[in-house]
Amino acid sequence: MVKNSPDNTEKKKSLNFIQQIIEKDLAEGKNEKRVHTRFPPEPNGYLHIGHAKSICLNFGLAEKYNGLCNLRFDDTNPLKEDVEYVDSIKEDIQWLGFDWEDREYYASDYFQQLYEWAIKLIMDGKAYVDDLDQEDFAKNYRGTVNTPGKPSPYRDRSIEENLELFEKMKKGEFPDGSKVLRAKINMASPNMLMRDPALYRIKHASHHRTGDKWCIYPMYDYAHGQSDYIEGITHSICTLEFDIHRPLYDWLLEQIVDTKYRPHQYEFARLNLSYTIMSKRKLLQLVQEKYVSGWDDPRMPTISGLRRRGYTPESIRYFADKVGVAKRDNVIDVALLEHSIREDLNKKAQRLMAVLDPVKLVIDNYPDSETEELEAVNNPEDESMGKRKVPFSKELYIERKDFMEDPPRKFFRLAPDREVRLRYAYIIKCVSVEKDDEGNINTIHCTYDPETKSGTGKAQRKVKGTIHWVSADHAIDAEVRLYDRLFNNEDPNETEEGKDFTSNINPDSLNIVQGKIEPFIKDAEAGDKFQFERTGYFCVDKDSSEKLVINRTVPLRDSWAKKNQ
RNA sequence: UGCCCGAUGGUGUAAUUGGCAACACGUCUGACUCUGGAUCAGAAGAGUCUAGGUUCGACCCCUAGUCGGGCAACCA
Repeated sequence: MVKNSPDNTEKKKSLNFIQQIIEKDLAEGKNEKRVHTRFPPEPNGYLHIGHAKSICLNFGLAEKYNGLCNLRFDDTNPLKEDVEYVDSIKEDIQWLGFDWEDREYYASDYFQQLYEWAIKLIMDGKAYVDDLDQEDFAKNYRGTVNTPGKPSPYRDRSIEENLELFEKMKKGEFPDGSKVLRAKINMASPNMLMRDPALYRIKHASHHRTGDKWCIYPMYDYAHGQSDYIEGITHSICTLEFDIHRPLYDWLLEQIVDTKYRPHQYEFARLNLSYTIMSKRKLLQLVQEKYVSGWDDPRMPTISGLRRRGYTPESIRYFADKVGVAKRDNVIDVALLEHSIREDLNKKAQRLMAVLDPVKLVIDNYPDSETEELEAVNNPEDESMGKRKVPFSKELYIERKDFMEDPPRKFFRLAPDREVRLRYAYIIKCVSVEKDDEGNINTIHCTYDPETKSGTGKAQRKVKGTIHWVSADHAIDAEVRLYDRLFNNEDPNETEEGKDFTSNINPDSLNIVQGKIEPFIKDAEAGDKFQFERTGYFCVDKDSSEKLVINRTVPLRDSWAKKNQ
């Protein structure tokens, strides 16, 4: 029962590389020994399981080291961002179980400060207004990864002129794209990002928070580190593709920091999941082109999709923990995600019997009008969940797959002349089958042995198999949505020539069946989770109305099915 | 061809910082079971990208290479 052996209890978990850095910083007394992280989503899409990893990392670190973690919306591009996304992001983080308390920040809150610092940069001769348009600059000045760039003809404008032009940019006197404010760094740097990166661009667009107050907007690089500094962030954690930005992050900070405190950026490898797409852009495409029903389609790797699918916050946090944090590219097996939810739900989920592919079974020697209330265990893993009554009668439904006319050797279920136990009920024996004109089985006839009722201990014999069932007259009908992976290819981006990832979509990712469920389910509400015995974990979908709609979260492990595949 | 990052069983992550590789998932056995679930017991599977070097000793340090990823948005 107890997992930790006595000599094992002391075993401390090894630290990931970020924790090692933090512990070193703490030991050296850096930043007044504070740990302050932030989760900085751009509100331009829904959060997905990859963000969950980052959320768990950032909030988890703060928790572990008695620090704080801010929520900061990186909303510097009004064209792509929207309040719809702000709201969904907040909901998802809260649902995951993390609390930013009163520290809900927006990069847009800092626009004024950022603007003032930009003026300081100009006055220090570290920034200039460039009239080159995007195309011209890219083609004739930036250079390439192999060749150095060269200075813009506007690079050496006087401070006064720069100040004046920047002021006019702010006042809206120039059209979009006609001018940018650039940092004056090094056009020959081997790091392209250091070749006089744009700090501000003109966008006459209304922002979801600042409205029309601004028509110049800071770029990510300029906003991010300075925002970290404003908020007192100590460890600014982002994904690997930003490592090349770090010199710029540091350079920009150096221009304004006059304290001993200074934030530092660290990069870790983003999460990749097999059979899953993680790009926000592609997820948006799936939504827009109606490959899925929305951002919260249960097949989506979004947090809202996983939630609707029946995943619990605990299971996702467990998953994030198991996945680890490192710097090398990785592809996590979806099986680990599935393991995470099974692990959690096995301990928590109410058990029920439900038949998803019903075939009628009649117990010939059972009294016509009788109904028994049989006792069933709600969760064998948790006695405190108690027991319930399940109605039993002459006519039942069982799973089509649980009967075979001509069974193979190791088939333990029902077959002509064979015995099987009906879970929580009796041992029955198949005596005959009825078929329709096409030869499909209509009805299975059995006899039962009244001496073998569950719990009486009177059964004189053991049977190999136990199957689930539902009483025909008492069953509740439900639409059951059986979900499978959205993509057929382990790497959905690996496609044939000329095709895109949508060509890898699994046409059978959703299979809808009409199931029969024991009456217990009748009062269930959206989000309620169950284990249908021998079948899988399920939850009630929000689409339920008079008729229940049930989502399959994940099937149970099935060694019989595996053996036969 | 430039710069940056990385490389440990099938997949991830470790190895308390130089003392002959551990944990998890997955896979396979077996036991148990009124869920072919769960649980329990066990097994297979890497000699740490390659080649040199330092060292009594290298996954760890050095050198050179190989492979993989990233970088040339007025995106983040």
